[in-house]
Amino acid sequence: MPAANQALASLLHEMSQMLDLLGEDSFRASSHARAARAIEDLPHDIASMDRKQLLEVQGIGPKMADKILEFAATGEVKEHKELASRVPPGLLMLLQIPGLGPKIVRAMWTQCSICDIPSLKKCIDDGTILGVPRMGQKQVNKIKAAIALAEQGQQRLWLGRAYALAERFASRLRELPMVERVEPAGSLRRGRDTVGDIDILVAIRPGHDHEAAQIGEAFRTTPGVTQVLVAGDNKSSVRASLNFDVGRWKRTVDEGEQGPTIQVDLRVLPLASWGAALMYFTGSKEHNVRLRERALKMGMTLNEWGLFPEDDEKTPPQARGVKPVAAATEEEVYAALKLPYIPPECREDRGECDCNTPIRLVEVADIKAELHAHTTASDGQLSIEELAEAAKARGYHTIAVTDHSRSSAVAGGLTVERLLTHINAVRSAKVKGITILAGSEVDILADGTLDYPDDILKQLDIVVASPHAGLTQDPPTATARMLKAIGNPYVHIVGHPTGRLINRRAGLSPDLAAIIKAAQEHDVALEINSHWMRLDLRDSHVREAVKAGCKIAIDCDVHARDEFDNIRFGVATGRRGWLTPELCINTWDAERLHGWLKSKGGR
DNA sequence: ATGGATGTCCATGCCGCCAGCATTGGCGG
Repeated sequence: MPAANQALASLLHEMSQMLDLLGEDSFRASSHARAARAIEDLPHDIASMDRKQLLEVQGIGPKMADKILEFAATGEVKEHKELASRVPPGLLMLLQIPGLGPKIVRAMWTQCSICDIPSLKKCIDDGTILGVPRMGQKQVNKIKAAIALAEQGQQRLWLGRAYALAERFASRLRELPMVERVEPAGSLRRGRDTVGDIDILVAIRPGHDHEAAQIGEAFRTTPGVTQVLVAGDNKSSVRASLNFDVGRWKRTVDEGEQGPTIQVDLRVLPLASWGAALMYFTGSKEHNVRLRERALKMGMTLNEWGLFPEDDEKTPPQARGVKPVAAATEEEVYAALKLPYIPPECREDRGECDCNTPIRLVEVADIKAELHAHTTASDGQLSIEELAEAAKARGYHTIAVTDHSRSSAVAGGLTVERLLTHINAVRSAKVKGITILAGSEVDILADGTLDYPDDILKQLDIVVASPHAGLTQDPPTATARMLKAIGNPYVHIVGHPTGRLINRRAGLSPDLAAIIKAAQEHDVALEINSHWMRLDLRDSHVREAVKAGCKIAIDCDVHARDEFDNIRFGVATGRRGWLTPELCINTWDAERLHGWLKSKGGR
């Protein structure tokens, strides 16, 4: 996303929150939030759009268009400043605390003069906070715990870390005899690049309802649990340590230090409502609302217990023994709503409910080639043969050896002489049943030129061009840099196009629409780097690229044997962008893939 | 503030759960 879009989106988001806090028209507030989301999804730099183009975007009307134009011209929005002068800045922080919404924060502000976390703590300590309506001791206890967490600097957890943690709980639960099904839900199941907490759903085997307590017990005693928050029969919540057994990313922790934790929730359900519950807990919220709205229009009502006929009674249908129209599987609930099955990765209310035909998305099993991998020649851990054997063991027909180029000195980048030697070594390496390609991951230098001259590049079977340094460039410079690289006739794939590291650095913010258009025109594939710290391209970029018909490569950027497993995260990101096998070059058969590679640069 | 149906007004995503000070408002999915 262009940097200006991100900045404007957060500014509009703040405006929305400030309008809520001031108690102004709530529809004005949600309009700002909607516009912020629309701008986050835009592939174009808002600075390059005129009023007419802006008005075509759903959720942007005349007033919002003026604000966007003002921001593009001056870098600020007057109305935002006016609102900010009326709302203490600390109040926005308070909204981050789970359980505190705009109404309660507003009440705390107007009645107790609470304007930030310190003054909130003071009012908790002296008890004056209990004077706020709907604020009792239980609420206060929750808020206290939430503040403690907020002060630890909680951030959303990387998908790869969350997956490993969820699997640790899930595999323990799957072993229990009274357990029928286990499935992590929430944003983890939707494959978002980061997750806020982990929800695990368990269906109890019919006739074993009385054994539910044992499931909760097993869950709460899973190694790595540091604290039990809720211990009911059908619902448990714990905090689990991230430092415990997370493979090679394990950090050293001082004795006694707890380190970062994440909340993990368990819900135990009857098998009969499994589908409806799985849908509810998978979300997204926006997708759920869309489905429930649709159910209403069809004379039904949808909740986490099932899809029921609407009967205008006040009490929930499941409490009255009403038989659901559908509930046991997600497939039957979607079918009853006259929708094709919607894959979890697409459940974001981004048009998936308007699509009448099932979308055949790329799957892990479709992937037949890894086109970005490193060996001991640069910073990888495997030899050429070991790498090829590992790829073959996964059923791949092709592995590309793409070690770093000379400018990536810290990563052991190859000089031209070493590269030529390496090409020979790759070409003489033979592993039966798999094609080993001689390639390079060539640095895209800050000015957009590549790290090897063209006469070297054309000797390679495959060229992955990636940005590694100069990742703080301004957007126009970054755009020009990437466009220049894409224009090089020897480039096949642009590797991790923005260079972001999730939770670490933002990376480049080029005009993605321009990059995608150029890639499509020059027949260059854009990479989804599957490492969970990168996931770059990100989901929204993939969606735009797919719309434009741009080719996509999903690669693991393999440095070690177990990194092939990261493919699931890259594929999930692709699926979030509605990527089909056809546009994903890693799914092509050997003949088609090799033919395409050879068609470039007059090879 | 937006967008849809009109020709300027009108509605604005659903549903369950929880705490509370009690029959509802706020929150979260």
